[in-house]
Amino acid sequence: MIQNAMSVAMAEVIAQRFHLLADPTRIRILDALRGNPLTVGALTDEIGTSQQNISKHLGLLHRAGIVAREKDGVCVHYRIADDTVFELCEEVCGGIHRHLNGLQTMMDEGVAR
Amino acid sequence: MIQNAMSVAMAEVIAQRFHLLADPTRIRILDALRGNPLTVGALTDEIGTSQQNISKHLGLLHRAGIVAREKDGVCVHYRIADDTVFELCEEVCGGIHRHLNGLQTMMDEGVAR
DNA sequence: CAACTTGTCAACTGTTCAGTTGTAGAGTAA
DNA sequence: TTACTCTACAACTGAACAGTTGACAAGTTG
Repeated sequence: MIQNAMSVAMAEVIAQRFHLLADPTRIRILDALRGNPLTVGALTDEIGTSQQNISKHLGLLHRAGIVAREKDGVCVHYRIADDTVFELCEEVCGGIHRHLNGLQTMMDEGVAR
Repeated sequence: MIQNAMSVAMAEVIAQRFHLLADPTRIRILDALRGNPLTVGALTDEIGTSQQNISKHLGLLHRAGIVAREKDGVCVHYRIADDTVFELCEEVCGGIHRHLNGLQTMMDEGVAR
C-alpha cells in the first residue's frame, strides 16, 4: 500500500516532466537553444509563433529548470540548463525508429496482424 | 526553410511519443508490466481504475509499439515491447533530482531569485 | 521627457484527451 | 444451449492546455 501510494505520486511527477517535452513548440524552442543562448525575440523569429506564446513556453521550461535565463538590458537571454533533454529526444527517436522498422518488417513479410 | 519544415514535422512526432509517457496511469501500467506480462484484468486490479480505461491506455501503448499483446483464451496478456521506456523514465528522474538539488542549494545559500 | 522596444502576465477561447458509461463480440464452462 | 467472464470499442463529459488578445512594467533612445 505504501509502495502503491509512492508509485502514484512518482508517476505523477514523472508524467509532468514528460509533459513538458510533449509539445512540438517547446521541442523546437529547445532545439533552437541547442547551439547558443537566444532572446525571446530571436526565438519568436525563428519558431514563427507569437512572442507571448514563446514567453509562456519558456516560463514553463524555466520553472522546471530545463532552461536558464539572464537579463541583459531590455533583453533576456535563455539557454539550456539541463542538456540531458537532448538525450531524451534521441532515445525517443530511437524508439520511433524501432517501431517503424518493426512495421516495415511486418509489411515486407506480408504478415498483417 | 527545408530544414525548418522538417524540424516542425519531427518535433510533432517526437512530441507525440513523449505524450504517450506524459500520463501517470500509463506510467504505472508500464511499471506494473516491468516484471511480468499481465492481463487487462490483473492490471485493472493493480492500478485501481476501470477495465475499459486500462484497455484504452493499453491500446495507445500497443499502437505505438511500446507494449505487445498475446491472446490466451478469453484473456489477453500484455508485455513490454520496448523496454527503453524505462531508461527514459530514469533519465527523467535524474533531471527531476538535479532540479530539486538546484533548488535546495539555492535555498540553503539563502539566495532567492 | 516622450516614444519605442522587449518581455511577462492575466484572461479568454477552442481543441484535445483522460476517465466514464454503455455495449457487443469472443471464449469458456455447465 | 445458456450464462458468465474478459476485452475492446464507441460515445459522452469535464478538465487541462496551447495559442491568442490585451495590458503593463522595465529598459533604451532621441
